[in-house]
Amino acid sequence: MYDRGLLDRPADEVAPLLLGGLLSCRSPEGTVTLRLTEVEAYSGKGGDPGSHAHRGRTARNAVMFGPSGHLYTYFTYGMHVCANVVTGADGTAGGILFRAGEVIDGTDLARRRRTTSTTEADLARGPARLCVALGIELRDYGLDLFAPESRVTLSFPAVPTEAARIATGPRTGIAGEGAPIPWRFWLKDDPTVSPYRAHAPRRRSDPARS
DNA sequence: TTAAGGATTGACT
DNA sequence: GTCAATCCTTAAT
Repeated sequence: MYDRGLLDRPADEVAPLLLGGLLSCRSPEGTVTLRLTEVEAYSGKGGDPGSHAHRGRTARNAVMFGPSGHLYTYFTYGMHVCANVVTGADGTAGGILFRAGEVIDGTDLARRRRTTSTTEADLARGPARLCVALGIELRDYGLDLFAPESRVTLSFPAVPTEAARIATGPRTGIAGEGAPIPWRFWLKDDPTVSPYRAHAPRRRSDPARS
Protein backbone atom coordinates (compact mmCIF):
# COMPACT_ATOMS: atom_id res chain seq x y z
CA MET A 1 0.00 0.00 0.00
CA TYR A 2 1.26 3.39 -0.91
CA ASP A 3 1.17 6.40 1.36
CA ARG A 4 1.38 10.11 0.76
CA GLY A 5 5.04 10.19 1.78
CA LEU A 6 5.84 8.90 -1.69
CA LEU A 7 4.78 12.26 -3.05
CA ASP A 8 7.94 13.82 -1.68
CA ARG A 9 9.85 12.06 -4.44
CA PRO A 10 10.42 13.68 -7.84
CA ALA A 11 7.34 14.01 -10.04
CA ASP A 12 8.58 11.65 -12.74
CA GLU A 13 9.05 8.89 -10.14
CA VAL A 14 5.65 9.40 -8.55
CA ALA A 15 3.61 9.80 -11.73
CA PRO A 16 3.48 6.10 -12.74
CA LEU A 17 2.52 5.16 -9.19
CA LEU A 18 -0.61 7.31 -9.45
CA LEU A 19 -1.98 5.41 -12.44
CA GLY A 20 -5.01 3.48 -11.27
CA GLY A 21 -5.39 5.75 -8.25
CA LEU A 22 -8.68 7.37 -7.37
CA LEU A 23 -9.48 11.07 -7.67
CA SER A 24 -12.74 12.16 -6.08
CA CYS A 25 -14.59 15.46 -5.84
CA ARG A 26 -17.53 16.26 -3.58
CA SER A 27 -20.07 18.95 -4.31
CA PRO A 28 -23.62 19.80 -3.26
CA GLU A 29 -24.79 18.02 -6.41
CA GLY A 30 -23.00 14.81 -5.54
CA THR A 31 -19.66 13.08 -5.75
CA VAL A 32 -17.74 12.06 -8.84
CA THR A 33 -14.86 9.59 -8.60
CA LEU A 34 -12.53 8.48 -11.35
CA ARG A 35 -9.63 6.11 -11.84
CA LEU A 36 -6.54 7.83 -13.23
CA THR A 37 -5.42 6.45 -16.57
CA GLU A 38 -3.06 9.15 -17.80
CA VAL A 39 -0.77 11.63 -16.03
CA GLU A 40 2.09 13.92 -16.91
CA ALA A 41 5.01 14.97 -14.71
CA TYR A 42 6.50 18.44 -14.37
CA SER A 43 9.73 18.77 -12.44
CA GLY A 44 9.99 22.53 -12.31
CA LYS A 45 13.74 22.18 -12.22
CA GLY A 46 15.94 23.02 -15.15
CA GLY A 47 15.26 20.84 -18.12
CA ASP A 48 11.52 21.32 -18.24
CA PRO A 49 10.78 24.68 -19.86
CA GLY A 50 7.18 23.55 -20.10
CA SER A 51 6.72 23.67 -16.36
CA HIS A 52 4.94 26.65 -14.86
CA ALA A 53 7.61 26.62 -12.15
CA HIS A 54 10.45 26.81 -14.62
CA ARG A 55 10.92 30.56 -14.21
CA GLY A 56 10.81 30.45 -10.45
CA ARG A 57 8.19 31.00 -7.81
CA THR A 58 5.29 33.30 -8.68
CA ALA A 59 1.90 33.99 -7.17
CA ARG A 60 0.29 31.47 -9.48
CA ASN A 61 2.62 28.53 -8.97
CA ALA A 62 3.49 29.13 -5.30
CA VAL A 63 1.71 25.98 -4.17
CA MET A 64 4.04 23.89 -6.34
CA PHE A 65 6.92 24.94 -4.11
CA GLY A 66 5.08 23.99 -0.93
CA PRO A 67 4.49 20.60 0.70
CA SER A 68 3.40 17.76 -1.54
CA GLY A 69 -0.09 16.37 -1.82
CA HIS A 70 -1.81 19.66 -2.46
CA LEU A 71 -3.91 20.63 -5.47
CA TYR A 72 -2.54 23.03 -8.07
CA THR A 73 -5.23 24.38 -10.36
CA TYR A 74 -4.64 26.82 -13.19
CA PHE A 75 -6.61 28.52 -15.89
CA THR A 76 -5.50 28.22 -19.49
CA TYR A 77 -6.55 29.22 -22.99
CA GLY A 78 -9.10 31.58 -21.56
CA MET A 79 -11.60 28.83 -20.84
CA HIS A 80 -10.09 25.73 -19.34
CA VAL A 81 -9.08 24.58 -15.86
CA CYS A 82 -6.45 21.91 -15.32
CA ALA A 83 -5.47 20.19 -12.07
CA ASN A 84 -2.19 18.88 -10.71
CA VAL A 85 -1.00 17.27 -7.50
CA VAL A 86 2.09 18.86 -5.99
CA THR A 87 5.08 16.54 -5.57
CA GLY A 88 8.61 16.87 -4.25
CA ALA A 89 9.84 17.94 -0.84
CA ASP A 90 8.67 21.22 0.65
CA GLY A 91 10.69 23.96 -1.03
CA THR A 92 11.15 22.19 -4.35
CA ALA A 93 8.79 22.67 -7.27
CA GLY A 94 7.10 19.71 -8.84
CA GLY A 95 3.71 18.56 -9.98
CA ILE A 96 1.77 15.90 -11.83
CA LEU A 97 -0.98 16.89 -14.23
CA PHE A 98 -4.11 14.74 -14.27
CA ARG A 99 -4.64 14.19 -17.99
CA ALA A 100 -7.35 11.55 -18.18
CA GLY A 101 -9.36 9.06 -16.16
CA GLU A 102 -12.25 6.65 -16.17
CA VAL A 103 -15.33 7.79 -14.26
CA ILE A 104 -16.33 5.00 -11.90
CA ASP A 105 -18.76 6.80 -9.60
CA GLY A 106 -21.13 9.72 -10.13
CA THR A 107 -21.32 8.99 -13.84
CA ASP A 108 -24.72 10.64 -14.20
CA LEU A 109 -23.49 13.87 -12.65
CA ALA A 110 -20.35 13.85 -14.80
CA ARG A 111 -22.43 13.30 -17.89
CA ARG A 112 -24.65 16.26 -17.02
CA ARG A 113 -21.57 18.48 -16.70
CA ARG A 114 -20.03 17.17 -19.91
CA THR A 115 -22.92 17.75 -22.24
CA THR A 116 -20.71 17.61 -25.31
CA SER A 117 -19.28 14.17 -24.65
CA THR A 118 -21.02 11.30 -26.35
CA THR A 119 -19.42 8.30 -24.72
CA GLU A 120 -18.38 7.44 -21.18
CA ALA A 121 -14.77 7.23 -22.27
CA ASP A 122 -14.96 10.88 -23.35
CA LEU A 123 -16.18 12.15 -19.97
CA ALA A 124 -12.69 12.70 -18.57
CA ARG A 125 -10.44 12.18 -21.57
CA GLY A 126 -8.24 15.27 -21.48
CA PRO A 127 -7.04 17.44 -18.59
CA ALA A 128 -9.69 20.15 -18.89
CA ARG A 129 -12.49 17.65 -19.50
CA LEU A 130 -11.39 15.76 -16.42
CA CYS A 131 -11.81 18.89 -14.31
CA VAL A 132 -15.24 19.60 -15.73
CA ALA A 133 -16.42 16.03 -15.15
CA LEU A 134 -15.20 16.06 -11.56
CA GLY A 135 -16.34 19.61 -10.85
CA ILE A 136 -12.87 20.88 -9.95
CA GLU A 137 -12.67 24.67 -10.13
CA LEU A 138 -9.97 27.29 -9.95
CA ARG A 139 -10.96 28.08 -6.37
CA ASP A 140 -9.92 24.57 -5.29
CA TYR A 141 -6.31 25.74 -5.60
CA GLY A 142 -4.18 24.61 -2.66
CA LEU A 143 -6.52 21.98 -1.21
CA ASP A 144 -4.87 19.13 0.66
CA LEU A 145 -5.78 16.10 -1.44
CA PHE A 146 -5.04 13.71 1.41
CA ALA A 147 -7.15 15.41 4.08
CA PRO A 148 -10.43 13.52 4.59
CA GLU A 149 -12.39 16.75 4.89
CA SER A 150 -11.16 18.12 1.57
CA ARG A 151 -13.64 18.63 -1.26
CA VAL A 152 -11.17 16.97 -3.60
CA THR A 153 -9.25 13.87 -2.56
CA LEU A 154 -6.66 11.59 -4.12
CA SER A 155 -5.58 8.06 -3.24
CA PHE A 156 -2.95 5.75 -4.60
CA PRO A 157 -4.11 2.41 -6.01
CA ALA A 158 -4.43 -0.34 -3.41
CA VAL A 159 -2.19 -2.51 -5.56
CA PRO A 160 0.67 -1.04 -7.60
CA THR A 161 0.05 -1.10 -11.32
CA GLU A 162 2.24 -3.64 -13.11
CA ALA A 163 5.05 -1.99 -15.01
CA ALA A 164 4.07 -4.01 -18.07
CA ARG A 165 0.72 -2.22 -18.24
CA ILE A 166 2.25 1.25 -18.14
CA ALA A 167 3.29 3.10 -21.27
CA THR A 168 5.50 6.17 -21.26
CA GLY A 169 6.38 8.82 -23.76
CA PRO A 170 8.13 12.17 -24.02
CA ARG A 171 6.29 15.41 -24.35
CA THR A 172 7.05 17.19 -27.56
CA GLY A 173 8.79 20.52 -27.40
CA ILE A 174 10.78 19.66 -24.32
CA ALA A 175 14.49 20.16 -24.73
CA GLY A 176 16.05 18.32 -21.81
CA GLU A 177 19.69 18.34 -20.83
CA GLY A 178 20.42 15.62 -23.35
CA ALA A 179 18.15 12.62 -23.47
CA PRO A 180 14.42 13.32 -23.59
CA ILE A 181 12.64 12.43 -20.38
CA PRO A 182 9.44 10.38 -20.50
CA TRP A 183 7.06 12.87 -18.89
CA ARG A 184 3.80 11.16 -19.80
CA PHE A 185 2.52 7.94 -18.29
CA TRP A 186 -0.65 6.10 -19.25
CA LEU A 187 -2.31 2.70 -18.98
CA LYS A 188 -1.81 0.70 -22.14
CA ASP A 189 -4.90 0.05 -24.24
CA ASP A 190 -7.19 2.09 -22.00
CA PRO A 191 -10.00 3.74 -23.99
CA THR A 192 -10.07 6.77 -21.71
CA VAL A 193 -6.50 7.84 -22.48
CA SER A 194 -6.43 11.03 -24.54
CA PRO A 195 -5.10 10.65 -28.07
CA TYR A 196 -1.56 11.82 -28.49
CA ARG A 197 -1.25 15.27 -29.98
CA ALA A 198 1.94 17.02 -30.86
CA HIS A 199 1.69 20.22 -28.91
CA ALA A 200 1.37 22.96 -31.51
CA PRO A 201 -1.09 25.57 -30.27
CA ARG A 202 -2.42 27.95 -32.84
CA ARG A 203 -1.70 31.62 -32.66
CA ARG A 204 -4.59 33.92 -32.10
CA SER A 205 -6.05 35.57 -35.16
CA ASP A 206 -3.34 37.56 -36.84
CA PRO A 207 -4.63 40.93 -38.10
CA ALA A 208 -1.49 41.35 -40.22
CA ARG A 209 -2.40 38.31 -42.21
CA SER A 210 -5.14 38.79 -44.78
C1' DT B 1 -0.09 50.13 -17.60
C1' DT B 2 0.07 47.34 -21.67
C1' DA B 3 0.79 43.47 -24.68
C1' DA B 4 1.86 38.68 -25.70
C1' DG B 5 1.06 33.99 -25.16
C1' DG B 6 -0.62 29.45 -23.15
C1' DA B 7 0.31 21.97 -19.66
C1' DT B 8 -6.86 22.82 -24.59
C1' DT B 9 -11.13 21.86 -26.52
C1' DG B 10 -14.84 21.74 -29.77
C1' DA B 11 -16.49 23.05 -34.24
C1' DC B 12 -15.85 22.96 -38.86
C1' DT B 13 -13.76 21.57 -43.87
C1' DG C 1 -7.16 17.50 -41.44
C1' DT C 2 -7.50 23.11 -39.80
C1' DC C 3 -8.90 26.95 -36.83
C1' DA C 4 -11.31 30.14 -33.36
C1' DA C 5 -12.64 31.09 -28.63
C1' DT C 6 -11.23 33.41 -24.28
C1' DC C 7 -8.95 35.44 -19.97
C1' DC C 8 -5.38 34.94 -16.67
C1' DT C 9 -0.34 35.25 -15.90
C1' DT C 10 3.84 37.07 -17.05
C1' DA C 11 7.24 40.20 -18.89
C1' DA C 12 8.19 44.47 -20.80
C1' DT C 13 7.38 49.40 -20.98
